[in-house]
Amino acid sequence: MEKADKKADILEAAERLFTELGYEGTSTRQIAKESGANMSMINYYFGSKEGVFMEIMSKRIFGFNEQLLSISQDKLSHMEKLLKVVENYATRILCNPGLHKMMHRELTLSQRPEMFLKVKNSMANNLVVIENIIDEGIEAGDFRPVDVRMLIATVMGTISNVAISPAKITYGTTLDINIEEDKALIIERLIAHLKDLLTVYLTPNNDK
Amino acid sequence: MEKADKKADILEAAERLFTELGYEGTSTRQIAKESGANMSMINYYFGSKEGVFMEIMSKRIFGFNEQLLSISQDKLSHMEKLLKVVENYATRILCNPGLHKMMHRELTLSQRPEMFLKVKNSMANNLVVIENIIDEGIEAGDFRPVDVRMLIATVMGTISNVAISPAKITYGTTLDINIEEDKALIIERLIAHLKDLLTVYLTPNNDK
DNA sequence: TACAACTATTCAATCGATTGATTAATTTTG
DNA sequence: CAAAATTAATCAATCGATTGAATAGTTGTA
Repeated sequence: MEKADKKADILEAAERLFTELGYEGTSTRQIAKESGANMSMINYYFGSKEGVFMEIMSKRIFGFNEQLLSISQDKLSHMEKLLKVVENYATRILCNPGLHKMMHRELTLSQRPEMFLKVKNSMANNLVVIENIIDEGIEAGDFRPVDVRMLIATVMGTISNVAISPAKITYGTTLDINIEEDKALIIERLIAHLKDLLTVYLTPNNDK
Repeated sequence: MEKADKKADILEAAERLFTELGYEGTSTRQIAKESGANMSMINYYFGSKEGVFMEIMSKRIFGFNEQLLSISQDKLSHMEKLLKVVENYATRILCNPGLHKMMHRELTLSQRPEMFLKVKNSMANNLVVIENIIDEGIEAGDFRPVDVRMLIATVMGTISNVAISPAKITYGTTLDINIEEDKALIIERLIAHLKDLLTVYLTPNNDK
């Protein structure tokens, strides 16, 4: 027999609707209808529509930093650390591009300052960890001296770009991001590209 | 005496509000109030709220392709062409990051299919032009063979990333994207980074 | 065990406010 | 005067939220 968990049902439906229609574009009535719950359940469990949004974000954000920190403390070379971080980051985002779209979208709004700060801070933490890895690599002479923050923008921007508009990669081909096999291929290609890019770009030029 | 152009006032106010609050988050009453026009003027001139949105997009999109095509036909080396395109693209987007945010935001929604297609097609055209430049460079042996589409995602993603979250670059410094001088510095840094990245990444490795 | 007290969950109905849009009347302009 | 531009007033629809009541499940008590 099915475990009726309205709370989870609401979160699931809300995440899907927020992803498709945006926060403002989604009504609490839609969430209720799609989740099979009564409208009041939304306020009963989460206090408000914004409460639902916050809950979704909180659940997703949590865990991001730990994984990252763990890698940064591994016994690996600077390049290995960096590539591992990038691989994890890319995989995580590409596996749930809809959510990433939503976060991106709602975060470019000046609205919802509380959540805005929460996510911003979480992201800032991630940035610092990655920045440190590259800085250490440069100091150790393993990497060329580069504009570290711009390079991070490049890595994150590439991943984000592929997640948000995969058509840039697939158009004119038979690839379809909605097919699991193709999606895996694209993720693989993205990671391979970033590894190649970072390796070529950061490896010191010995013959000059 | 001032030329009273309500139509232009409405467009101006709407673009600012859409940028700050999103399409769904902006009401026609706000647009009217901010532009100093009566609510009915919106429907009188543009038919509907969506009409206003479309008008804004149309005006902005137009002109993008021409500039690009013009460069691609210049008498330049492949690398010079590519760098010029990137510089133009970065400057254009960074000079109006709010608009870019809005386009990004509303385009990741499954809503408004008509505008969606319009912008998508315009962007697809831009992609093809850039792809051709790189392809020709590779064929001519001026560039290393790389994953061209992923590289384009990297370039566009970097620019987009800096435009959308400049704090990634400025945090912990005295730089402020809202100050014109700093903004110019950041644009300069972005372009320099991309030029360095592309040069290092695409230049064939001669010693192997 | 049995019955009362209590808590958590669910519901239909409805709140006042706001939404995008339209109307009909008025003013401005040429 | 006639057309274009502008206005206030109003439309039905929908918004997020709340209400008070009903139901189900748990706990306390004797």
